[in-house]
Amino acid sequence: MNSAISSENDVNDEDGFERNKNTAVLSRMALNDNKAGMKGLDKEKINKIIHENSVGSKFYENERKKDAQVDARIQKMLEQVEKLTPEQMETSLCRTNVILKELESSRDLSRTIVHIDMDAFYASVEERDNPELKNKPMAVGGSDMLSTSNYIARRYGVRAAMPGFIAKKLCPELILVPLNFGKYREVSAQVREILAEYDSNFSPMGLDEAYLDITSYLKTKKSTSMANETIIKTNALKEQDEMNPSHQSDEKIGSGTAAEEVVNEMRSKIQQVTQLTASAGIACNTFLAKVASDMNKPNGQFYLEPTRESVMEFVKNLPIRKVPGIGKVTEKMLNALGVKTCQDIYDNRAVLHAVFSSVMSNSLLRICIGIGSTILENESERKSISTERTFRDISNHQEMFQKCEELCEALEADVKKADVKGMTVTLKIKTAAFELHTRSKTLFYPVGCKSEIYPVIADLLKQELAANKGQMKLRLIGVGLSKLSNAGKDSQQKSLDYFIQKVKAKKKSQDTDTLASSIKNSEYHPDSSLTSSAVTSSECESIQTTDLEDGGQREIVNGANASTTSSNEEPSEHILNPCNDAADKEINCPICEKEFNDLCALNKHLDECGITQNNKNGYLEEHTEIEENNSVNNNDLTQQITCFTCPLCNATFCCQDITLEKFNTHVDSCLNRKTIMELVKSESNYANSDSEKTKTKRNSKTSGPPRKRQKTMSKPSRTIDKFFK
DNA sequence: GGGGGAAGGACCA
DNA sequence: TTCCTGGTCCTTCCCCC
Repeated sequence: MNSAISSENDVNDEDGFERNKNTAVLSRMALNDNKAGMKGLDKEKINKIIHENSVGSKFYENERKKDAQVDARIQKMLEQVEKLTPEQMETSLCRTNVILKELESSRDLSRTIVHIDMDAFYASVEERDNPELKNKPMAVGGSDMLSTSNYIARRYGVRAAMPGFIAKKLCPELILVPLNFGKYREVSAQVREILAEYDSNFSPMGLDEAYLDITSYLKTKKSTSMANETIIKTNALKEQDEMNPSHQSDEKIGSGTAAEEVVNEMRSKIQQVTQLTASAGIACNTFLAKVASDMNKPNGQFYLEPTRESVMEFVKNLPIRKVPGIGKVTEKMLNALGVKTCQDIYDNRAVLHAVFSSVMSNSLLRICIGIGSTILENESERKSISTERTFRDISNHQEMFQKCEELCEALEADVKKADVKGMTVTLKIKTAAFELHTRSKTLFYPVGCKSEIYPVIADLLKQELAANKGQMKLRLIGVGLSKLSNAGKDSQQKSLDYFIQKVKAKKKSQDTDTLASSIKNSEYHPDSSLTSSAVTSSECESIQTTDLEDGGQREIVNGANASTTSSNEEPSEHILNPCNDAADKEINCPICEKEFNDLCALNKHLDECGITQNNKNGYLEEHTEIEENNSVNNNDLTQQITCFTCPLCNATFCCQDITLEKFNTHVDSCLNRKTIMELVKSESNYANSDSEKTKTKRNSKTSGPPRKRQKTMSKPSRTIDKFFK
């Protein structure tokens, strides 16, 4: 087995690092020339420039840390390998052979999959619209980050995902063009229109890539062609027919030539319409088509014959980094095991199977024999939605909460556009040292409005600040939602309905007095992750002035001001207390609107709602929908409006008998000034079989400062599997 | 031990 | 001086039953 961590420039132990830290180029920061137009570059020179302009920066230090973590993982992995007994290796080998046999039997060579990839898409669009840029090194993006570069710039080592200032060092004459997504979307739509002619179910991957399955198209083309041929044949002499070998081209329709012709035609059409070139790969599955599309870039295509022999030959010497899903970390880990090509995967399959997860191991086995997915995913339902911003480092809490608020506003807009809602709210932060953290909270119902999201985000940020004793410098904040559902009426209706149904169901099975007593006696947990507790400005102050554990007193730019100046006290408290924020916003409530998520704010709102009596009908209309126990005729709106039941105590009211003010008083007494979340928590004490109980308890336990996760050697994380499923 | 939430990380365009 | 944004998937840890 190859020695681990032997990459040319990396240093693995502390001593090694100290010795080399001014000269070593981190592999994870080195030029990735795995991109078209970047072959034969002077990597050493380019890496030197990258290194010189990065070393010592916070970003570099963080990369170094991450690199060390990967090295540690590799070290553990190798120790694991060392310990493998011959018996274990034998077993592992047997298992992989069984898997390979199964995979082989499932090999599908019948589909013709095309991967279309626009060449240097954004850059080409800009060049097309501004011909002056042609023949000059140019890149699209800003000084912070490039999205892509043209092929001339690539000769200097300038590529996507490179910060602009480093690109400028590599190529001082580089022209930077700002992004113009509107334009790229337009061109992308034109391309998609063409692709749809060949496969209406094609699968777009971003703006500049797509997979198509042209098997049906080829078949149709073949039968059309055959029909034409029949007409020709009837008109021609049989002898002539036999003597004319060109008729044998029929046999090729549906095979290489026909597919190649079709893809050629497709690319020509794209060029005609957009004046841009595209490259393509034609193979029997998405994995091979994707790799193939890179073979003759730019403006070229590669056809891989659908035979086992051709496929095996194709993958044999394929560098693992060319495989979609294998990034710099996985590559480094595999390299440490002596695996550089797909053939190496096959040769080392027993070890790989022993040290990697089954998901990873199986994916590697599929790769090494060239098996991939033949099913194109249609635009699948999105799973999450988020927005984030990078800014200059900030340490002022008020600014942080302000940013969160702005982001929640932006998220709300996106969420509305996407017509979704989410159960899990996630706060993402990147510290000034580039450390990335996420904190999330799963609610009991989907949310989508700023007034619903922000209190949760503020709570998460507040907890994070508390965990860090107020000493945080952030360079990025992101907010997001996951566990999405459509924001249609049904899900909108869920919020209070959910609780009401739960409480009612519980009440049916529990003694009412016992439940009421439980509510009354339940303890209020201000730190619960499910309640929106506030940090007072004085707490905030104490947090901010605390020394750091690492001994140094980190620079606090505005920290002291944020907590001590009178001008900051009010906004600070406002921002730190989600209740405050929520209460004065238009939040959907059980009385006047369809949903409500922050229950602290709900309480406040109920006070206001009671005063605003003209909401009465609104409440009743909504409430009748969620009240299923009322004996009303669902077809009779008048009847629906007349009767409803308190979700907490089952008391029935008629709209003639109660005003919202009265109702509010009633709810206040029912809730006992606690949140519904607390109610559910208390309720959970009675319902051992209730799965939500688990959720509530768990959440309350995991509230407060997030637990420290133990850093352990883990098997590499793999998104790789999705390419081979 | 399994289920599920939280958190972190790899990877992609 | 300066290293993005938005998304998916996988894994581990931990709690609870």
